[in-house]
Amino acid sequence: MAKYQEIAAVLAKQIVEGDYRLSGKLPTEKELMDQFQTSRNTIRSAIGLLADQGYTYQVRGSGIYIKEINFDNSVNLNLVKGLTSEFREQVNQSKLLELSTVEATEELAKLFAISEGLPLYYVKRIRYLDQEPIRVEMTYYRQDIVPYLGKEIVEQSIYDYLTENLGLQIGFADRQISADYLTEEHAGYLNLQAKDPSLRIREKTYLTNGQLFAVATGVLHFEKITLFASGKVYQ
Amino acid sequence: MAKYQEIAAVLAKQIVEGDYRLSGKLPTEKELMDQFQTSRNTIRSAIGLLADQGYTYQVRGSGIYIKEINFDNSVNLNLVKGLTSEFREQVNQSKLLELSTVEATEELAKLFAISEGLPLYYVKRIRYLDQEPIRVEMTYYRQDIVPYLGKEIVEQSIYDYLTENLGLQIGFADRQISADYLTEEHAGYLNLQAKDPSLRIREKTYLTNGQLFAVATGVLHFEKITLFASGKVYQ
DNA sequence: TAGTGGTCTAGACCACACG
DNA sequence: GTGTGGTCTAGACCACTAA
Repeated sequence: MAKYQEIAAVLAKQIVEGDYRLSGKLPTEKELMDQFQTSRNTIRSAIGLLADQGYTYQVRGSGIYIKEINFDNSVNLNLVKGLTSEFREQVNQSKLLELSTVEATEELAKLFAISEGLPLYYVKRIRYLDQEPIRVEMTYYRQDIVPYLGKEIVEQSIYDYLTENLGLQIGFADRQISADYLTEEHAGYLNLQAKDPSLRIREKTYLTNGQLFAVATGVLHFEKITLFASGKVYQ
Repeated sequence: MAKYQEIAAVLAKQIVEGDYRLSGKLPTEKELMDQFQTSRNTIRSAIGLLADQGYTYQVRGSGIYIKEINFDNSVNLNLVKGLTSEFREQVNQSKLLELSTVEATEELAKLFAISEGLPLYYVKRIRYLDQEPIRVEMTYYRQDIVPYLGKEIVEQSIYDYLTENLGLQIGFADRQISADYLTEEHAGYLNLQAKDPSLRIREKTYLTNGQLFAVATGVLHFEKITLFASGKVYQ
C-alpha cells in the first residue's frame, strides 16, 4: 500500500474511533506532515482519499473538518467494497440460491465485450443483516477472470475471495439506481409483498486495468437499507 | 477558474462532443502537458476531475480511457448541479406549489445548526422533463444565507440564482437515497397511483466553507428517472 | 496579520502494459 | 525495452479565515 493510502487508513480509523470528536477537526496539513514525516502533497493525497470516502472536507484558511455522518444500514455509493465489509459485524450470512455456469448471450457478450458463448458464472444469493434478508443479488462473472467459484466461497464474501485469494485488483464500479415494484419471487425472499417498492442497483465492476469482470443486479429491502452518496461541485 | 479546472472543462467538452470516439482514449499525460503548456501535476489534477465526474479512468502503462456511459434521464450523484443543468435542453419548467417563510422547528434548527425560530424559506415545486412531471421537491433554505427568493426565481433554476446572482460558493452535497410508497398527494403530482414505488433523495447542500444552507427532499418518478454513481476502491 | 488550505512547478523513481 | 501512469519530494506563491 502506498504511503498516502496508509496515512488515510490510519486517519480513517482514528475518525471512526472518535479520536477527533472534541474538536471535530483533523490536525492541520503542516502538523500531519510532521506527524507522518512526509511531504505536503502526500498528506494532501491522503486527505483527498478521506474526502472521497465522505469522511472529511477542507475549508481554506480554516482546517480539515470531519463530517458527522451516520452510515448505519447505508451503502456508500462512493466506495466499492463487499456488503460484508460495509456491515462488518452484522452481515454474516449469504443464502445461495443458484450457482451455475452459463454461456454469454448476445446481450451479455456485448456488455462484457467478449465473444458470444464464452462461459460466465451466474450467482444468485440472498444477503442478511442481523438475520433479516436485506438484498437479493444476481451476478455474472467472467470465467476467464474468475476461473473458479464454489459453494464454500459464495456463501462467504466473494469480494474478499477475489481480492485476497485470486489477487484481482478491483478498480471502480459504475452503478445505476432505480426504484420498481417487487416481483413475487423477490418479495418472497425479502419477506415483503409483491408490488411493494424496491430499491434496485445495477452495478458494473471493473479491474484497475479497465476490464469489466462482473455485472450485478441488487434488489434491496426498501425499509431496511438506504444508500449514501457524496457529490462535489465542479467548476 | 484554476488552470486545471479550465483544462478539465475543455477536455470534458471534447469528450461529450465525441472528439476522441475513434480511439476511446485521451492523449497521454505527456502530450497534454505539451498541448496545454503546463506541468504534469496540473494535468493530473485535471484528469482527476474528469475521473471524479465519471468521464474517464486511467490504466497505468496504457493510457486515459473514456467511459461510455449514457447519462440520459439519469442524475449523477457524484456531482452537484441543478436539475436544470443536468437535463439542460429538456427541463424548462418548474411548477411552484408553495413558497413561504417558516420558523425553524426544533428538528430543523438542530439539522441546520441554527437557533430555533430563525427564518427559513420553504419551497415546494414540481419539476418537468419533456412536459412530464418527474420530481416533486421540497426544500428549506437558511434565510440568513439566501436573503431573498421570489416566484420569478423558483420557477427557473434556483441553483443558477444562488451561484450567479448571490455569488454563493456551493461546495458539496450529501445524499441519502431510498425507496418508498408514493403518498396520495405526490402520486397526484406525478401522474401515478398512491402506493406506487418512488425513489427518494434526501439531500443536504453545503457551501465551500462547510455551512449547511439547504436541505431538500426529492420524490422521483420511478419510471422516468434513474440515478448514476461511480465508486472507487480504496486501499 | 498569522495561519490555513488551494494551486502550480520541476524534478525523481517506480510499477505496470504492450509490443 | 519503451512508454505509460502512480507515487513522492521540496519548494513557491496565492486566497481565504479568523483573531
